[in-house]
Amino acid sequence: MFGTLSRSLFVQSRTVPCIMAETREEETASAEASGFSDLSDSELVEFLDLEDAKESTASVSKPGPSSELPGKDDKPVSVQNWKNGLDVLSPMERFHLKYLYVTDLCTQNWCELQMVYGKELPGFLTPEKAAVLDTGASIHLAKELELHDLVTVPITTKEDAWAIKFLNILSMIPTLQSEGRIREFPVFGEVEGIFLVGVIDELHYTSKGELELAELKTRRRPMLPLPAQKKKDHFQVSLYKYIFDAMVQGKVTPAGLVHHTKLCLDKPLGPSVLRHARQGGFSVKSLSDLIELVFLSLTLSDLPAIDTLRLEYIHQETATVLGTEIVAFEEKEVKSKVQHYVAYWMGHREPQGVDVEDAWKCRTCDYVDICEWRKDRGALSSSLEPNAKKSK
DNA sequence: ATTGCTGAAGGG
Repeated sequence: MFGTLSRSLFVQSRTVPCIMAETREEETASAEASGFSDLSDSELVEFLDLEDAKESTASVSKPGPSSELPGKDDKPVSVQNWKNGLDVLSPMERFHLKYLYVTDLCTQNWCELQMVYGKELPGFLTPEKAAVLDTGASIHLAKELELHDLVTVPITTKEDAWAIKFLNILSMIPTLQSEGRIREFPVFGEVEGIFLVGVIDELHYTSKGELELAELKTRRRPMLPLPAQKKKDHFQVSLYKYIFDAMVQGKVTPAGLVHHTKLCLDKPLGPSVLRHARQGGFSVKSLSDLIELVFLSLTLSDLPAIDTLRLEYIHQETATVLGTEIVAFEEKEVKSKVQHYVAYWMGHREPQGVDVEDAWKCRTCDYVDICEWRKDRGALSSSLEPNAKKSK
């Protein structure tokens, strides 16, 4: 009832193998653990796919009927190219994704092409930018630790990872209802045909008894964000509300969750996950037990929809509050934005770079040198220069 | 394996 466990949140340790020695052993011992070696394999395959596709488009210029599809060529390698070709795979398939993160759509809101380059070249960041992100992350972690402890749970499968997420939800809902505040609440659900996964920074009840979402943004420089940054942040918290509301209203069903995530309900949970479930007072044997329990807890705990969306900007170095905003939730606007972004992910349209008036974003973009959008725009730039603007 | 797979957010 008041033990440390009820105030603890679990973190999975698969991607942080240095925290516990036992985790390292489990990872190397288990062939299906998705460690770093698996990741590099997948990146290599992706790279080869892209090369294949480039070759297949280049082969169109060969002598013969040039209007023919590349795959019409009688070489078997071309059949292979057609099967793997970029033009028949949606970005979701090409990147081997079953769902997206809320922040994927937010980066897409900032610059769609930058988000694509980020997926193609993961971990490609300048050290300066990485340092700012690290500072932000540790400030968030410090705030989280003010509210609860973190317990590291070793895992090996994605089913374990989701089970940890579910156990956290099961412990956080009662905490929110009794103590009025939680941090890092996981959310997931379908929006406009795509499944989104994210984490709400903070939820609390106000003195008026309203449920408020609070998103902290830390900033390198002691200045308020530009409108473009605010727009992105507004979109982020709006997505959280959209998904959270759907969850507590029972619109995110166990069946829908399993359908999108392709979780194996009959895969046995890892011993450490089962141990922590038992210690947390949850008598679950399987993942499907856990999912049903989460669904019931979400829908039967008298959780309201989120009433207010609050953004707070603070200076990283001095912790000075730079500003606070209350965001108006515009459901139709959120939906139509998501529809537009999803159209890219489903392969219904090509990715776009920023509009000319947002070209200043390129100044701090890590992909500025390879960006195709900028190259294309450069060819037109003479007619688009501000001083070339004529009477219209 | 004719193959599989995901801590999310971190800031501009």
